[in-house]
Amino acid sequence: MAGLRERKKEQTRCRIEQVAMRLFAERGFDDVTVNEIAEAAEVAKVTLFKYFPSKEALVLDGVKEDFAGIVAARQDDRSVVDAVRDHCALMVRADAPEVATLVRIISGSPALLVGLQAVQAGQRAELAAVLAAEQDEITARLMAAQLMSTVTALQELFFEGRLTDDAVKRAFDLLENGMRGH
Amino acid sequence: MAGLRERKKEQTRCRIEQVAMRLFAERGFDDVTVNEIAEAAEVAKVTLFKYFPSKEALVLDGVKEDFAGIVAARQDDRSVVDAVRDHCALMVRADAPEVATLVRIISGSPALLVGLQAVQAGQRAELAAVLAAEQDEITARLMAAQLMSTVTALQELFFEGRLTDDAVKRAFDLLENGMRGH
DNA sequence: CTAAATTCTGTACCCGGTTCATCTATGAAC
DNA sequence: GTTCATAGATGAACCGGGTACAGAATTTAG
Repeated sequence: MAGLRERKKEQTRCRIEQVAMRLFAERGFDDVTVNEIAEAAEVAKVTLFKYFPSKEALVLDGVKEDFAGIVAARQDDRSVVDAVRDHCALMVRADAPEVATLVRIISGSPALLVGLQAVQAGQRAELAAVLAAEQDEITARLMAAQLMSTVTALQELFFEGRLTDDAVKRAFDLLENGMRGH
Repeated sequence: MAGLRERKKEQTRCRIEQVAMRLFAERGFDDVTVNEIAEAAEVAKVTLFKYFPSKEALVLDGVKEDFAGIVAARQDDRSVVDAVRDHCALMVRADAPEVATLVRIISGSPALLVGLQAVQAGQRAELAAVLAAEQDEITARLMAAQLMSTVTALQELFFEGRLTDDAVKRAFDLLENGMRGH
């Protein structure tokens, strides 16, 4: 297994993605054309779209986080909120330079920010499906919506470089205790 | 005031929108081309795009709801959650046939559903700005995110024809009391 | 009536994305 | 090593949303 064919495919996919990210980092997402990417990666435009369904996917394919899996696989003594909180607490520490580049690229393009919303909508649906095993369906959807919107808000803070432990704490306190006091 | 120029503009804008909605209702959003709309409305394509910034805007311009204004203008004795809840309670009763058509059009087009997310992101930002007058900024953003995600979830139920008084009640109970019990 | 400011129009173009027919390289069988 | 089916790559033509531009038409002001 892992014949020549599949190795080459993986190689091509990787080359396309790397070339694209380099160009995006240099000149911004909106100022790079898919024709340029294809040319620089030495593939035909059609080929590029066989590997990535859209230009946005070149960037966003790598940013999906599997909240549904995280929640489904949590310890017995942890609540749903705990599971998501634990994961977000790790986010605060992420500071690889490569992540910073990614954030810069995404933040600088309205198209990518919209695409990010779409990704998150998918995550929300997955999470709702998992929660539906423990709650009635409507509650599951409402919880998934609130959880993901909190994650998104924290992600935005992260993008602005303002994500702190305290912000995470307050976010999940609000989720757990509600807005009655506010 | 209300010179000929402005009257004609309003007229043209209205004609474009009506023609577009008729075509969308007949054949679906994705199967109607902006060239067709422009032709049917007897304007040039360029003109159409001067009135509406995108094809999606032809449908979505009419669905913005001013939650920020609703919250800002609430009675002194009502909480933020109350204000939004009151507004959503009215939504349950909406059943004009024209609304049903709109829902059918939006639900039938992925592009419009994505566009709707973008509209909601804008509403969230506006709401956060209003809440920032009463809360610290991070809390304001978190609250706005949770409120709007709840509204969106309810809107989805509405789209599916499953929005009930009970669903609204449970949604806002969850918002006010949090997820601790779940 | 004339001149200036606005708006509309057609044309040509760009870019993301798809279709199609064709060609090349791979892997399997002999 | 040759043959052959097939997956995959290719270029070129095309589609639809959206924009740039230059010029024509029309409202408004003087």
